[in-house]
Amino acid sequence: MPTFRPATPPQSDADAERGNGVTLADVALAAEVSLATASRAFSHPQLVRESTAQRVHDAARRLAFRPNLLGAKLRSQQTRILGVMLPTLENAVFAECWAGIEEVSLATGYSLMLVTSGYDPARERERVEYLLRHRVDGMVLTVSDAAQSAVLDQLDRELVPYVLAYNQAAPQGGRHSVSVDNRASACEGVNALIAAGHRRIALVSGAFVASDRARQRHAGYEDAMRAHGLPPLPPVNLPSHTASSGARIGALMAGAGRPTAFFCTNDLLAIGVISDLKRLGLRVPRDVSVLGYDGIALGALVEPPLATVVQPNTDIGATAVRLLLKRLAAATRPDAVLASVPGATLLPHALRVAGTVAAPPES
Amino acid sequence: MPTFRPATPPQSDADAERGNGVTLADVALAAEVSLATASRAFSHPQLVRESTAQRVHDAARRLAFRPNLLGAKLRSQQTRILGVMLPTLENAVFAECWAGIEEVSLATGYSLMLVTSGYDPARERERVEYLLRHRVDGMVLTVSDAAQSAVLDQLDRELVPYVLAYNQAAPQGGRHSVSVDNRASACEGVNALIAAGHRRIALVSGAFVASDRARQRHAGYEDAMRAHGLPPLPPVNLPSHTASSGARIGALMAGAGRPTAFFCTNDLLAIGVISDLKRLGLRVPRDVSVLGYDGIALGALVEPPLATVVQPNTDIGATAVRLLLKRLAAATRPDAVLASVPGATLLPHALRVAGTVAAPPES
DNA sequence: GTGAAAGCGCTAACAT
DNA sequence: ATGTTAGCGCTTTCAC
Repeated sequence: MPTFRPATPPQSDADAERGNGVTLADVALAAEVSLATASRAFSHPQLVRESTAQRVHDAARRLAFRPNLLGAKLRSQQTRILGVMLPTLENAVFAECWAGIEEVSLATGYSLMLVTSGYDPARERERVEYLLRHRVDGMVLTVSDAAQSAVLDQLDRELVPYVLAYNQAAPQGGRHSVSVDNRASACEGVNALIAAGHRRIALVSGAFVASDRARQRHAGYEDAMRAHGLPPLPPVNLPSHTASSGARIGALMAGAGRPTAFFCTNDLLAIGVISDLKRLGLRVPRDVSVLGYDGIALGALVEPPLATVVQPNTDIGATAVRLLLKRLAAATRPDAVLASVPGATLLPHALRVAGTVAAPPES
Repeated sequence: MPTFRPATPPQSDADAERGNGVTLADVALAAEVSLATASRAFSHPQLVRESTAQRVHDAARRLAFRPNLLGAKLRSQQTRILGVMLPTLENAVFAECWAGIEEVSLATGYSLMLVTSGYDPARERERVEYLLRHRVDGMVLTVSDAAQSAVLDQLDRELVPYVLAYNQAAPQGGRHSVSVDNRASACEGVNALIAAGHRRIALVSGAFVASDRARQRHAGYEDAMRAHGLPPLPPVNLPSHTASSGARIGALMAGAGRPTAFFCTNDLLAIGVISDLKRLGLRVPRDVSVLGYDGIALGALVEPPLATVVQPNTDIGATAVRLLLKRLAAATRPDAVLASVPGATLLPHALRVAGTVAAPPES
């Protein structure tokens, strides 16, 4: 170590070199400038003469200086950390979304803290509190139900900037969100099913209470059915997409007026339903059609490819971060606090109708 | 606000209340104790009289005090943040692993910072540097190639505690890892294929250079083949599991000595290959068998279920964190620095041979 | 353009 | 059991 430092014996061999001990003060000393100038050379280079900045950077490299973000964060009262709360990563939708979030954040110098809520409002509260303690500058999150969410109310109360992903903000709700138009896109999907000749279409979903998106998609399903004078069937709510949907699907298919098509409110569910159908000896799409929702990459990989309503998942994440960053910037500058009008940002969806959707069998 | 504080006008309306401004000093004042006592009431309750602690906690609740972790971290020189670097979350293997990591970490009061490397060594270095700047106490990570990894060398040099997940540490390498026995488990899987009657078994993998696990599994494949006097076929290395594996598989299946079974070094690949085969008009497992590797949840969902070598993904993550925490604790206490012997922790794998694996067709 | 000095919120010796 | 006092590493007025 180049400079004298008071004896602070490492607690053990194992962290003798942790963080290599070089502070900005050491760099300043080596570059023969003040601590302030050294700091500026990094944070505000335009305030420092070119040659001075160079000296500082050289010294930093020589000493293998690694800035301690903690000090910076504490002092500047902004962490440049964004909190992210997603229901789970085990559904590829959210994993794809994370990719977009990570890319934009790191590219703009923001750090991330990720937590998952497991679709559980109690856990949502706990995880958000956790993020708040880390003093994240803002959050990107997906909640169970944006319309009545303790977590969102709290965030509003504390004036924490956040942007919802997947949850669709109410038109006049004053909240920011990035999603597709859940209801309209679901309606379009079901329209495609109807256009293919289906009349008995069943909706399969997870628990409605766990997902406002599922309810909105259900509404879209009803829109489409009603618009064509078809009776909506009672929704099939599965506890989870893990198992035992077989019995429910089997019972449904045993009846006389059995559906000729299923609209599943997410792709994982759709894949499960297709398997159930196969186990019942039914062929997809020849005997029964299945339409999913999400557009996860895996859907295009399977054979036949999964017909689905495609969301731009990565883009949803990326856009949510960009929007959040814009809000953060607006909050800092005195002008234009309302630069970004609150509201739902709707990204375009697409229909992939092929593979698992075909005309109903002659009956 | 209960106490006087110098005028620090909020930068804008938008963050007037951020962090609600209450500090531990405010709490101490309200509870009529010193700052130190207030701190102890939270961090070391056993050093404080019961009733005093109660007063502090009451005051904290009354003021809606939220500890600022930044201050604590900066001062105590340990962040209680763990860095996590995984190749991608879009492969469910790692998403499942994350679930285990998150659960154990948050339960033990540790925070997480996640980055993905995309199997790219250059990006690995950049992301690790990023984690280091955040002064993470330790890391759980999966690298492309543990045997020659710039990132791991750096971590070793800087004495940063870390535990590998999925990468299997060399027996005498001095590194810590949590994984299954890649080679032995792959060998077992291929043995099962051979036991089912297959003799021409092809291995399908991503780029070997991007994954030491893939190479180890390939070695296991060769072990099994050789042990039965069968000639290993040249490996089919696919650039990615996204697309166009169809041509390669098609060419392979066109030849006379075409394989009757495929061993894919991961489940996603296996699902892709099954689709390719179906598109060629072949039935799985009747015409061709396919064995995967990973045991992602989705594999059990599809029909027929994916035969595969099952890794305990969530447990790999959970165990890696526990091991890391143990090392961290050992480093703090003067005694027993070598409490945890470095080495590869091998978790049990399982074989799920059904569904997509059957006897080869009579030919 | 650069320097001196005052903290950000918290913890940890060291006293008592 | 509790209080006093230094900082952790950095940014940021405020002078010059």
